[in-house]
Amino acid sequence: MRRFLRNDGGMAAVTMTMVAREAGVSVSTVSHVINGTRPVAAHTSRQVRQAMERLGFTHQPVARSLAAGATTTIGVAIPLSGDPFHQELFAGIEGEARRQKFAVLVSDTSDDPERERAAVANLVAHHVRGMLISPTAGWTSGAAKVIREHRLACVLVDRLQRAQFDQVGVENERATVTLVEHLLTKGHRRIACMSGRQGLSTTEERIAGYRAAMDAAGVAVDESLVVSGDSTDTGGRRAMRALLALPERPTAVFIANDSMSMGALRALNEAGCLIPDDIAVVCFDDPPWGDLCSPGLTAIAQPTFAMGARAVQLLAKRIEDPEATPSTLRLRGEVTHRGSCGCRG
Amino acid sequence: MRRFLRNDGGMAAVTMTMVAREAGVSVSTVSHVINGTRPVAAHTSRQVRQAMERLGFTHQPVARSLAAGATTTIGVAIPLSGDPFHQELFAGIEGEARRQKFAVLVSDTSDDPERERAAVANLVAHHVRGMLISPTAGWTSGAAKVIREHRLACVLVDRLQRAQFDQVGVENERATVTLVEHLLTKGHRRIACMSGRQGLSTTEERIAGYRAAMDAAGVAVDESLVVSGDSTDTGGRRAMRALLALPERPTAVFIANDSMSMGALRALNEAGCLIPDDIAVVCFDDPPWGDLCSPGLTAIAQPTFAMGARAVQLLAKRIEDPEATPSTLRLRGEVTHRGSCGCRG
DNA sequence: CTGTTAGCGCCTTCAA
DNA sequence: TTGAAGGCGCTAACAG
Repeated sequence: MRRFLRNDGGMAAVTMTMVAREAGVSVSTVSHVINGTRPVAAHTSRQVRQAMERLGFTHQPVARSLAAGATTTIGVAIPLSGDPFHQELFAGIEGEARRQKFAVLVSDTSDDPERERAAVANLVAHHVRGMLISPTAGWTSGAAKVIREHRLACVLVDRLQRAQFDQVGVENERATVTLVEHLLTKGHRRIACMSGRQGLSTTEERIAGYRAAMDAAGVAVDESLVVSGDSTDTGGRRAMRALLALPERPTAVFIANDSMSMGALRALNEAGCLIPDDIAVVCFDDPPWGDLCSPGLTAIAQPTFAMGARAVQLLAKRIEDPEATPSTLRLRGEVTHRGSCGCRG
Repeated sequence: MRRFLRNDGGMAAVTMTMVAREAGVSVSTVSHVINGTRPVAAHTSRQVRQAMERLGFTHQPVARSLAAGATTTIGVAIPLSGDPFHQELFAGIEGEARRQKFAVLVSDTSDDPERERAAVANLVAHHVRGMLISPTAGWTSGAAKVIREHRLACVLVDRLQRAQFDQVGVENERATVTLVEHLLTKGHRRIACMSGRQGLSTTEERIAGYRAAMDAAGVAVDESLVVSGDSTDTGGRRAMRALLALPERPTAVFIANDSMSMGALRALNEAGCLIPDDIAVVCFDDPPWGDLCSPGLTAIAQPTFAMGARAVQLLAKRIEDPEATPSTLRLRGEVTHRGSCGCRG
């Protein structure tokens, strides 16, 4: 009969029991020395530490977790496929987690509510101490429920919700206003807005920013210029084609994320449109290649890496004090002027 | 006194004991039903399954791991900072791991041997069932040792070593030859080679490919044209500046990865060099933005995502049969012709 | 085919 | 200031 698991052959690990024997004390003393959970005589403590040193003791998180009822692992549930944004976000998370001595368990959501629910359930099963999540449009009825049921420490990243959880994102509306205002200042009136996936808070906030700027300038929004690129590369291409097929083309376009801007630029190239002469382009997210295309892309640079790090910090606080009132952090994006807006970067 | 861990407040989980009681059988029977580790009467089995269903039982991997002496988690130790390559690789890994029911624990190596050793040790402490690693230049004396000591199942990704472990990478030399041959065919003779970080196997193999192609064409290599960009963005920029500062500039350059090509293109732009007229460019890795810069980048597209997936498959096999002889998988890269080589893409 | 039992390594209450 | 002992939830001998 096939054995279940059982990872034989690995070097036998040094356990607390061995350390206790070596130091001539009890296991409980060793445990308390390690965790500082009760006063130990300086003398004894030293003995134990030396024994640990000699034997090369390292903790076994799984045993500790079982006994303590909680791990030192945090879960991360985000879409992993493709866009530079989430990838950099993840790098930020991992770095700060390491600093805080958390292990990181990842589960891709593919930006799909059902997958997201499964991902969260999986993380819960692994007894993660808390989790970071970049919620999908349909998370409320799935993942959110699971999290609440388990009273899991949780921080929302990027896509914020109604302040029920800790969360960290950027000032989407404000940044978008700045960008669209810039286009208006340069005389554009037919400004298109290529928004992201329906239902994401970032999508809504960026659209709101677009409308606010247009309103403030007294320019009526032509609704045929407000299209969705579904937050993806291919979606952006499709959306841009649609805009170009309009009887009266826009003279400028605001694109709500990096993936879509890739697709949009492709469509523009295919159509032989010149940027910024035929159409000016600005976008949210400053992708790494933003200065390599010509003209360079005028964009909002998000502090993506920092966002990941701050999220972990919020989570650590939440774990420390589960009763604290949830806080929302809005980081500021920064405009990078290059040539695509017509500024000659 | 502060309590250690203890994650109170979470909903009490359904345990196997509860299922056993509900089904009127013993825990061991429940365990065997779940794991299929011994024959169970169809009748009993059904009882158990129904009980699980009613109670909403879910496994507790940490308890299972402690008892079984091994987890169902695999560790991933790769550099996470920046380059699209490792990010896509990771996406490939995560996807296949999910399919195989592995949880994924990540630890950034930052491409630094010491960090890498720490990352591996950390994964070992978490009792990962096996790990995937994209080894740094100095891994032999650090991480490799730890892995051997613990007899850990391990698959090397991208940067291959001397067949002591299972490994999967691409045909670096062959692909590079193709690319450089292409430049030679177009009449270039002063072809520069911007290589990656010293000591990485990919670096060596790509340099070897460059030399092989030059040799085959009977062109002597001008050693001043073989420079290192340290595999990074900034390194690539520096290296390209150096090439441009040469008394006799190269007429073409082969760049050994995507990050460096970003830096190199920047340097080229700054210097006002026209591609491909002043200098033709080809590179290893086909970055997502390869068709957005103008002219588009002629490049080797690696099957990065697939590489991650295959690595997980190899690992699964290795875990299944620890004694099998290690296998090496070489995936094929594909040339994408665009304008930067002078082909008018 | 199934139940009983002994741990896995660690944390923590209770006694001393 | 310390030790002894029980238990976290699960797996896997060992007996029926």
